[in-house]
Amino acid sequence: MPDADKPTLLVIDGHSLAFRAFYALPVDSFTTRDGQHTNAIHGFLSMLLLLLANENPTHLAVAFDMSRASFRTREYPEYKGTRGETPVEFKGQVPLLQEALQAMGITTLEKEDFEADDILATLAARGRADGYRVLLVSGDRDTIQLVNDDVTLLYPNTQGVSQLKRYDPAAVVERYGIRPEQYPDVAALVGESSDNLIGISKVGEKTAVKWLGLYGDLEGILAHADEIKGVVGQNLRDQRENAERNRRLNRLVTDVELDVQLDSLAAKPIVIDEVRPLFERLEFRTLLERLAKLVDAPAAGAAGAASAEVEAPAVSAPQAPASQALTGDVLAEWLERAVVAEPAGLGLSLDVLEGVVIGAGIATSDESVRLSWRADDEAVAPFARWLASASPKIMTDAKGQLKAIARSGLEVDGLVLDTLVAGWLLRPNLTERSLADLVDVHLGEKLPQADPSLLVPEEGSDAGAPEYAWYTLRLAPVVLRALPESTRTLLADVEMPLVPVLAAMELRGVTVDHGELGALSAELGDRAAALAAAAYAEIGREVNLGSPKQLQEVLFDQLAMPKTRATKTGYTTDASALVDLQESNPHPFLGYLLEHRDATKLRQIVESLDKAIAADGRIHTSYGQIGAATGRMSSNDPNLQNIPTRTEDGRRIRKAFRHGTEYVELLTADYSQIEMRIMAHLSGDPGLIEAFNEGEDLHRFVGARVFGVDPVDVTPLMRTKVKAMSYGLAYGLSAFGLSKQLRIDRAEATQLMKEYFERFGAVRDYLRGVVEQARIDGYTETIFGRRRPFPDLTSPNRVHRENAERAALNSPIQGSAADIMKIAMTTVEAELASRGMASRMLLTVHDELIFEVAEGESETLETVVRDRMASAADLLVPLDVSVGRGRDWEHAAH
DNA sequence: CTTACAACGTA
DNA sequence: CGTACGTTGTAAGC
Repeated sequence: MPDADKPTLLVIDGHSLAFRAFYALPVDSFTTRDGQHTNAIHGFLSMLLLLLANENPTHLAVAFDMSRASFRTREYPEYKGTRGETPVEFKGQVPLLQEALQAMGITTLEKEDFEADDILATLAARGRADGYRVLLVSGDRDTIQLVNDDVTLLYPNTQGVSQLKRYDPAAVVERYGIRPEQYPDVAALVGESSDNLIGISKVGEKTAVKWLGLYGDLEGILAHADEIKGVVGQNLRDQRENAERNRRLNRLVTDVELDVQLDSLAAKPIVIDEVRPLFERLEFRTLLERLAKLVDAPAAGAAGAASAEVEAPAVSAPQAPASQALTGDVLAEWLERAVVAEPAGLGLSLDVLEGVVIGAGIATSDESVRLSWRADDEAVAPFARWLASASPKIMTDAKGQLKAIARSGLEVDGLVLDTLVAGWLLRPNLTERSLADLVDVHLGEKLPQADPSLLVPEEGSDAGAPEYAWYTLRLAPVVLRALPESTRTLLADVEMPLVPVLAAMELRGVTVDHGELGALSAELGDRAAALAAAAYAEIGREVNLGSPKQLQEVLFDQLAMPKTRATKTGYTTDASALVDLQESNPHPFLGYLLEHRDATKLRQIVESLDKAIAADGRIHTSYGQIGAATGRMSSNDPNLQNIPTRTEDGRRIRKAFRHGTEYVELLTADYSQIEMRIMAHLSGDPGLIEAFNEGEDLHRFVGARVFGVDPVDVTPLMRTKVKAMSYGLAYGLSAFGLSKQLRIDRAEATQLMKEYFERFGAVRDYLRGVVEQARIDGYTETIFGRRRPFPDLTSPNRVHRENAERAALNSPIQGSAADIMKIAMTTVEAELASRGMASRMLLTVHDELIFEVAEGESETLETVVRDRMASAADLLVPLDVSVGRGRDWEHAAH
């Protein structure tokens, strides 16, 4: 029977999907007036409606776990043992969800002693036998084993539940490199942390798949365990019982006794009036409307508006339109028509070769155009005009293309959206860093790629600029719709205007003196050699001082020193441990080693900077706008955000950073104590706010409060302690950490924290509240609406959870500082341009900006920079900016 | 040749 | 047992 004629059985793992929805949707947007949480129910039903519309199932059931206990926990009590208590906010939603399903006439199933997945397995087997096409929806990877020609798995991606990835056998092979029935063998070898199943040490997905290729299945692998060499082979022999147990536990049961027949699962028409009372009680207005639409037009809705959210099957994924090569008047006419057809913007992608534009692709939703570019070519002049106009453009990873445009002598305006930046705002932790990733995650499609095994790519087999432009355009509404309102504002007002600013800064670069670096490098090299020789003399042999492994032999075997803190591969030899050792077991080798580390580290930085000096005598770093999950920018190739400043030798590196010949000096401007100010603002702590408004030395003021003395009587030691405490707060510092840093005992550190929080109680309340709120929402948010998800806050693993708690604590603070700096950069750049000033912004180092000052502009520049930076945000405390000027970066410091 | 890790520079 | 990054060299597996 052709597939299309088969009845379709849809079976959903209710718990798994509702749980995903629970964490995907903010609970505070889904709470009824009387306080009932509904996010899990809403998310689940929303997904269900999409499935009904898109898949047209003829038969339908939702399976639930009856309890956590099952035959698996009887065999292995630790099964799923790492899972924490189910949040009560979730638990309460399950009965309501079941009630809603019942009202919709959908069968719910559960079976004592089995998990929902076993019910899925059983129905899949029965459905297949009876000639059904089966669709399973589950967030449990174990269900991959059920996939076959008749059974397809829809798996929610990390995004939530509104987007489902479709696994048929081919998709499983593509994703995992194995056939579906092999998946449990892989999982058995690798282990599954969420089920608390430990696998074979050192065996990851790659190794497991390789073994399967060699020996067929787990049984074969274990039979040939003796042939596998190396540590992993030994681990396999030692731990084979883990794999065998895992395999027993992850085999889903396909013959659970269920007291339903498939016939009885036939989809019944939904009666709106049956559903209405409950939906109204749950305040599901839009869901009710959607449901009503679905009931009115059951089949026609299949390819309707909702299709963007649930993926269409791979075979019917839309294809990029064939591109047309246009020039001259025809191009002009096409552009005129296209900008009207796509008022939100056209997709645009540039072909860049050796830094300059050599072609372009422009797309509407159903057409695309390609151009080969020659800057002097009249034939593409209409494109250049459109590019320079404010007509809206949508790009992916625009920064590099903007640089190429500038280098090619072209102008660009109207960049309204960079889908890469938008995608990052949506999922700042994750690593979709290319158009292909975005297409995969947000459209559920594959960006066509040339087959890498072909030496000469097939004509048209991979995507060029017109295809990139077309995919970019299609991504735009998907990512924009997914962004919360506040984040959308952040994107439009902060991130997008920053893109061209960063491009300009990268193009400008900064002058660095090659001779100065060369001299410094030689000197550091000599010093390192001498220190190495002295170190070798102390231990009577030469070792590689850069090898932690060899150092461990020297320290703990040869010199018999006490073991330090453990690392994954032994015992640490880091600087703080060496200093501790020097105190307990003084030895000249330690001193030489530490100094050698300093010298080689510094030389390495000098060398890499020197190598990065371009033909124009300047270093052009790249900024990663989507670098950090907190919102900060990163710098790479080379990293100019970690140039030493704390030691004299380090500062010599900064002296090599100069102004260019057309300029008279460098100016640096930094926000003083911006993170503490943000903490004062967010916590509203009256003491801290007063401290900043007083305008006197912050740490002195705080020290006076904490130690109960007059500000003038705060000793340097007291100030140091309080300063460390204040800064540590924003990082989730513990009493243990504080005592270690200040080298004071635990009791004193605890006392210090206690005193601090007694005087600045609102700070403590705020920090505590951040984590609590994040646990509820699943994310933190900065002052300007930047969100960062924290799924691990509910992790049953204490280490993971506490790490997440500290990161969550820090995120709104570090992230708000990043927001403010980004706003400041955009406004400063705009102000300099509007005043027609020649001075220009070169670098940013998180809370510092560095400018090149043109003749006669020193005073004006300082005023503009101070003013724009200080007014970038309106907080409860002033933003203080300190400025310095000088011939080089070091002299310009203050 | 690629990948993981330890170590360390900055804010 | 303090957050966020990027870079480097070594070691180990390929």
